[in-house]
Amino acid sequence: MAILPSQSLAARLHQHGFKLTRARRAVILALEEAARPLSIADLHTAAQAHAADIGLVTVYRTLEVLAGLGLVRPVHLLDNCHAYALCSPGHTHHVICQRCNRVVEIEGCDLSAYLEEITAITGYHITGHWLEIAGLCPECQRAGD
Amino acid sequence: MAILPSQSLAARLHQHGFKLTRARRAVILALEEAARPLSIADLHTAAQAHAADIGLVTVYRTLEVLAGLGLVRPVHLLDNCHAYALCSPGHTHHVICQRCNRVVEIEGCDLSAYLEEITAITGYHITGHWLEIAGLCPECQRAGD
DNA sequence: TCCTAATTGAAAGATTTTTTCAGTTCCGGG
DNA sequence: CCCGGAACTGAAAAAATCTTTCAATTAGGA
Repeated sequence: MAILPSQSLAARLHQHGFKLTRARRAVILALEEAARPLSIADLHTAAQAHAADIGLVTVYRTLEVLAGLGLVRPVHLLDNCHAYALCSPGHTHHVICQRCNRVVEIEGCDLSAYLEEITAITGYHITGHWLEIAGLCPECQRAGD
Repeated sequence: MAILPSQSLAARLHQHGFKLTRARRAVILALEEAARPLSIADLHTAAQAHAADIGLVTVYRTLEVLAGLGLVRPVHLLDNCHAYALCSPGHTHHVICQRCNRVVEIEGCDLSAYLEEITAITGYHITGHWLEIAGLCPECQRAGD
């Protein structure tokens, strides 16, 4: 069973002049399989399934590259302050299940009315925002608490 | 929605049965004076203006107490992941100036329509959200970029 | 004022992140 | 298909960050 990283991810890496190495493939695959935020340590473990000898340092460096390209995003919700999740290019938000950590990505948020109100009140010129949403995914709702 | 006035954290601490020590007073004063998120190290330095021999460990412990009471909140600005800022009890958001780091606190956000939309799309039962807004404060707009 | 438990700073310990470096791998050009 | 060289890698060491431990001190009620 050879899972390959999504073409767009590999392509984007290559577009920016980065090499698509065995170690980077392992990190990307691990993130895609997890479909939830992973701590650096967990990601390291998960990546070892694809490249047994990958070093922790390489996980740090790969995340740095991916985050720089906007392909990965640090997720700060709850107590796991240094987790990372894949994200689509463009503006999206993460909805995170607080029980199983599963993540759904939402795009096309329309906060403009809210942000205009904030501009009116504070006088700030708003340039960006960061929103994370916590809840229970359908499965965990059924599973009870 | 309103801008909240700063409050006397010392009084609130005491209300919850914690001792109001010299070290804690120093940390609280430093946070009130800064009016922006401070890293632990910066907070330690700032607190030393009020209690010259305060230890870094005590800063950690004081933040733990204050965060537990919801009087202080970790702020995860992109490059300063472990900063802390005062916050009022209840549900508020921070608007952060990306040039000078000044923070304005906003309460009474109305994202309910947006959150209902997300519930409809994802099936998640939304329990909470966490929003940070970045921009330029009025002064920094005037100062140019 | 006195008493007690909470709190403190320093030091040691643990963990996390970054730097360094010599060897390896990717990949475009022959 | 195979070179060559820059990008990349893992390991080790170093640095930074955070936590634990403990004896001494302090806040605040009696």
